[in-house]
Amino acid sequence: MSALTGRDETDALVEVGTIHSFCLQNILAPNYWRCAHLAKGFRVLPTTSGEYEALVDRIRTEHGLDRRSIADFERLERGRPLPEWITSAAADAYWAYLAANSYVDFNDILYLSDSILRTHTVVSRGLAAKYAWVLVDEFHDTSDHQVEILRAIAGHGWTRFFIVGDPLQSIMGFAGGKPELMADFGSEIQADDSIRLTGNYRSSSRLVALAESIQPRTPSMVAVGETRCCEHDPVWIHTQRLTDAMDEHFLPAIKDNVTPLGKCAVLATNFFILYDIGRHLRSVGVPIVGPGARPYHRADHLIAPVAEELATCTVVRDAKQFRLVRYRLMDMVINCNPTHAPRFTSFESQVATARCMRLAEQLSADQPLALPFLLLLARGVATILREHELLSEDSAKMVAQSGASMGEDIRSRRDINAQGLTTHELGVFAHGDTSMKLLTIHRAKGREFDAVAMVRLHDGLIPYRNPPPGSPEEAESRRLFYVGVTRAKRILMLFTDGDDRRNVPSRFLTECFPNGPGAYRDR
DNA sequence: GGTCTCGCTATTTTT
DNA sequence: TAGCGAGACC
Repeated sequence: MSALTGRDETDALVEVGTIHSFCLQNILAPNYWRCAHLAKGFRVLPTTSGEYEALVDRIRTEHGLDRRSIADFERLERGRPLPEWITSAAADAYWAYLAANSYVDFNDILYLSDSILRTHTVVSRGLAAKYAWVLVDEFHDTSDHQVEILRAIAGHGWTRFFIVGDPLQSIMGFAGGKPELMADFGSEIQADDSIRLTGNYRSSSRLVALAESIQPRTPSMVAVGETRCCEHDPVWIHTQRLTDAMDEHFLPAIKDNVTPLGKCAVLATNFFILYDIGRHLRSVGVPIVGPGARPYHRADHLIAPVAEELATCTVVRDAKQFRLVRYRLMDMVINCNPTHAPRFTSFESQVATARCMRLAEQLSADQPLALPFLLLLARGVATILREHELLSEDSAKMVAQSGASMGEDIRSRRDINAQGLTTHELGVFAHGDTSMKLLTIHRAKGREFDAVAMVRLHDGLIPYRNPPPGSPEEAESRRLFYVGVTRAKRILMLFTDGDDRRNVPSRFLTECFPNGPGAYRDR
């Protein structure tokens, strides 16, 4: 059955998602009308959309705010103190725009879900009745609102919880994450907390030794997985230029150890560093996924994720691919109108998915180039979804239009040969199984790679802005460093670069390597 | 004075 | 990647 429909039996039994998507689907979508300002429905306004950027820009100009306020708008949350660079008049203008256009932002998703549960017990009762079990992973990164939402469900006593987390890996303090909530919530639900995980199934014993030297545990962590005997020493290398770290050290090490590129990652504290590396790696012919890899930058092209997935269909056609296309189509439909999301397990949607895949196959056969493919695909997908009544007339127009604007975006990129870009390449962005991964350390959370390079490990970046020793800021940065190090299964290379006086090696690095650059030996 | 290019700099996430 | 300011050029 699953081979035919792309569904598997667990679909009906288990729902998997982020807390944001859980709240959106289970709380906000069915109950938005309980919020006075959303009587007519709502849409999510992503911070990556052009409309959001224009809004923030307009308010900033009108209220004469500092440039630093741009980033602060993402931190703006109802019922919380205002971020440093935003005035209350500016905040009101921002919320007035959201209300006037029936928008919710990312913070609203949690805030409104929390307040709906607070004021309408019937909603939390429904959730408690629906879910026999809730498993929360990475609990150490939950925030107050998130725990309030879980608490509302737990309060009915019908749902059982399984919570997993490691306070030593809590790195989301800036977003309201509080590691102590794990113990608090655990005792409220009278959790059995006797299970301690000490076996590390991921990393070699040398890597585990390094991790223990950054943050010792009691009882200590022990390498027990199949990589435990790997004899590759973690190493600190200093290079003149950032790119030398790749050319002269990381790429050769990967080659020598016959590690597939798809299982290797470069981690940095922020995106800008990754852009530099990404551009360089592309120029030397290394395929990458990460910042700068996609030839268009805006996430508000409705069709983008669908187009990537459908471009892949021209090569891969199996049940898994069918499912992925269906998910992307569902996301797109929800983006158009979250309050009237159709059931995507329905027969109609399955037929629509199959038709979209067939369309992509036919288009790419006639048209191997990405730009014309995109244009025709967006129009075709919009028509198909319209015919199956999965999109309204207006939404269908938006989808068709997004193919053109995505094409414009690709054309505007100077470092990409837009005319030569193929449909096949478009698919590679969605399925970078064979490409090297470029990630911020935050994004690498919960993932693992055979080989990891951590770059620009300088004081000022990690920890950020040199916090005093022993401060909470330094402690969170230490955990971030720890998270990065523990992503590696076999090979870990830690890099510093430059000879500028500003490029001081991270204090965490000099702690582990008191003799300076070289191999790490367990002491 | 208008236009262009170069170099510098920027935390981290969530549909 | 992208926005900004400084300096070059017409």
